Amino acid sequence: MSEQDQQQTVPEVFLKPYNPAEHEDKLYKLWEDSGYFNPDVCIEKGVTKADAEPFSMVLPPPNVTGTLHMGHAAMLAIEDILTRYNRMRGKRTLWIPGTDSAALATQSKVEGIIYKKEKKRRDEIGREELLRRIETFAEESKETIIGQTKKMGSSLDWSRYAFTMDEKRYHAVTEAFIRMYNDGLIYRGARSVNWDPAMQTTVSDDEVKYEERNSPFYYFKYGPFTIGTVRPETKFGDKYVVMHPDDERYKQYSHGQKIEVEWINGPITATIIKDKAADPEMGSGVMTITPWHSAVDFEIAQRHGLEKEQIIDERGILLPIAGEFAGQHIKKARDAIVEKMRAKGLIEKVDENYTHKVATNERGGGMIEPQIKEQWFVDVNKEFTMGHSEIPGVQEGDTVTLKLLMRKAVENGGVSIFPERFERVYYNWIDNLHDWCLSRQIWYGHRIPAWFKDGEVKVQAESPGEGWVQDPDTLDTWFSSGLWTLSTLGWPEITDDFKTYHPTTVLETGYDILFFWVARMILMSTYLVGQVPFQNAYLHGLVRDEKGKKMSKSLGNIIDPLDMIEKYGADATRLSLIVGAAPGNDMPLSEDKVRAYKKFANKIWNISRFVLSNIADANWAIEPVFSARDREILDTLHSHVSEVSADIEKFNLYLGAEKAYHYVWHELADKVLEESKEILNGEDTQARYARQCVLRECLTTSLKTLHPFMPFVTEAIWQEMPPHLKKRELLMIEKWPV
RNA sequence: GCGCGGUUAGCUCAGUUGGUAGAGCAGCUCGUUUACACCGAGAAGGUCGGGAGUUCAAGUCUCUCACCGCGCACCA
Repeated sequence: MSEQDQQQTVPEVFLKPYNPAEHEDKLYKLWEDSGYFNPDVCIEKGVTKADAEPFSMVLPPPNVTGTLHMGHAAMLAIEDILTRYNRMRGKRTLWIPGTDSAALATQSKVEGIIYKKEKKRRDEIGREELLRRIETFAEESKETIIGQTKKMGSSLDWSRYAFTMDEKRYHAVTEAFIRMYNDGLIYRGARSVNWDPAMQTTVSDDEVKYEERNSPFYYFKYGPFTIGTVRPETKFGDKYVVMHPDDERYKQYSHGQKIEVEWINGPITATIIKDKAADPEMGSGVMTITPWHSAVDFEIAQRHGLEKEQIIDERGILLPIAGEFAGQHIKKARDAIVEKMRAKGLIEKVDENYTHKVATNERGGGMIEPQIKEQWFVDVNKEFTMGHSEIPGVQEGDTVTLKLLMRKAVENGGVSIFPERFERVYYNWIDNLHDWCLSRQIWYGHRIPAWFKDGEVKVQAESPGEGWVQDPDTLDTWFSSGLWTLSTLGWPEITDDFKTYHPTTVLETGYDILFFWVARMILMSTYLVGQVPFQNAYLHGLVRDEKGKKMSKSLGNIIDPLDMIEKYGADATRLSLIVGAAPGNDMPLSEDKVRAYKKFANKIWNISRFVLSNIADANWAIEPVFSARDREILDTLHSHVSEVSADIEKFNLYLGAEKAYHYVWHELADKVLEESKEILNGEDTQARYARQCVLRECLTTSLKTLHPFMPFVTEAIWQEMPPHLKKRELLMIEKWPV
């Protein structure tokens, strides 16, 4: 066959190197228009059996605070591989897209933008106007995020798209809240909460980030005792002095005894409290407490029924109790207070090299000031009688707590966490869990379905009538996120989707939101429907730069997934985020790595060109007579495919991807193709035909095996293949090779 | 304080049940043979953090030490 003849038998497009930009958007449209992202369409068109085993997964909804980063890209790559693989396996495969309002983070971001531009704060803009602006911002974000998600090749069923604050999700949130309230699992109470004076809201324990700081540590004389503190500005109301009951040094003092001490603004009467919370090893073993501004002190005060007094207001300003310092901001007041203490001779010593951790609001706020506030809480320790249960190890009628449900769901294998070591991290978190503070004093988010009138409270969706005022607070964003597997499938209605796809098969997300999200979905789902939300939780790591550093704007080491897609293609970007990324481990990424996989895409392109041009003249009606070597090649191929399948089944995508890469390049291209040249050019027509059959099999099987990892280049080739070489028009719905 | 990772080629990292060490990038030699120079062939490069143990056999299992990183709790 002459060179010219060969070229005529192969589509012209193969004569140039593979150019991802030329194909990707067109291919995505082809897939999307086909409707096959939707499992219902797959059944309608006979691609999937109506009674096939379901495979379902929710996309962790990206926050509508901006654009996608490499972490999102990695998540999309992993989840799309699982989705495409299972779809090709013939399962009823559903991957549900969505976005998250991320109430606190989004409001904080928009407030920041407005303040920068207009120098206006929340109160000057007003609730309605601010909400309008946040919603506009969120809408734009959603568009951007959806566009970027498609660029990655994500085979999400867009017909089921959900937003955490849309109408259906609102119903789920309201229903969940009311049910939990009626069961006594949500209560309203005055408790110590994490207050953010900058954002003017409470935040949950998990949203508090501790930062190491160096601050002077003061030793003050408190009557006959010495007490230590880094926060003199909270000490005005300290009238309880606490020591361990067994501390020999203080055995002459008895619990409840009153003593007179000279303090910041004059003499006060202090009461001795004996409590095991005081650590005799720590400093002098004696401490005073500030129940209003410390969670630990609050607990001590609760135990002994002590008085609690507010010292600092919600903006960080000292109250009248501070005497001459009242009205000052705590930041400014501290030095002045210390100066006064020094003048009064109440300072024993100062340790200038003291490091401690300062609580800050991780979601864009400032330093946390504990306050006692009337808030809504989820009681994680309250016992109740379990209703319907499909959770392993939990029977209907059992006495349980939310904590117990969360533990049992994992302990008895209802939910398997990968990698397994995170199960221990999960238990550790449950053991330390306190009641979950649900209410936020921000405007963007789900309003709490509670109504007040003359000191009465009613919890219900609609207003009880004239004069009832709805709680102005909104819910922690993780409350609606916790319902995600339920609410995206139609709950509280028991829809067909819910019956078919819940519990979902896999939940894939970063290990950094194990507590925020994974645990809370388990809580919500086990309590509300008696099912686990997902059978498997697959946790990926953080994408880091080539030196293992966290990507950040300030370090200037951010690699933008869209840049990578534009330069090297989505396939290369995907593969670079998969190979070498073991579950639960952080993954290093460099542009070189992405570039390397672009070359691989081109290699596949050229392999296809070679094979297609060399098998174009075959008459496929004849039964081939395989040589021993032909059989060996096919055996190697098939055992390769089963290895890759096993790796995907076990969520070891990084191994499967590397094997696929290695096989195609170093086995198929370097060995099989090279040695086939002689046979293809030889005179032995029987041997030549047999090898053509082998090559055809190797190519189609390799394309199928690679498809979940590199959907675009493999589909592009598939679309160029002569129709008689393929069963289905789209590679995306071809059957996975067995 | 409790717990979890990591320490493997110059760099960044893989290495699933223990059986002659792998990838990407960088570097070296040769090769423009019609699938591909976004390539091929070949060579070089590692006492797998230190030490001890189990085993016929340990990067892989056990113990121990060191250093780096992370989570949680405490933080008067």
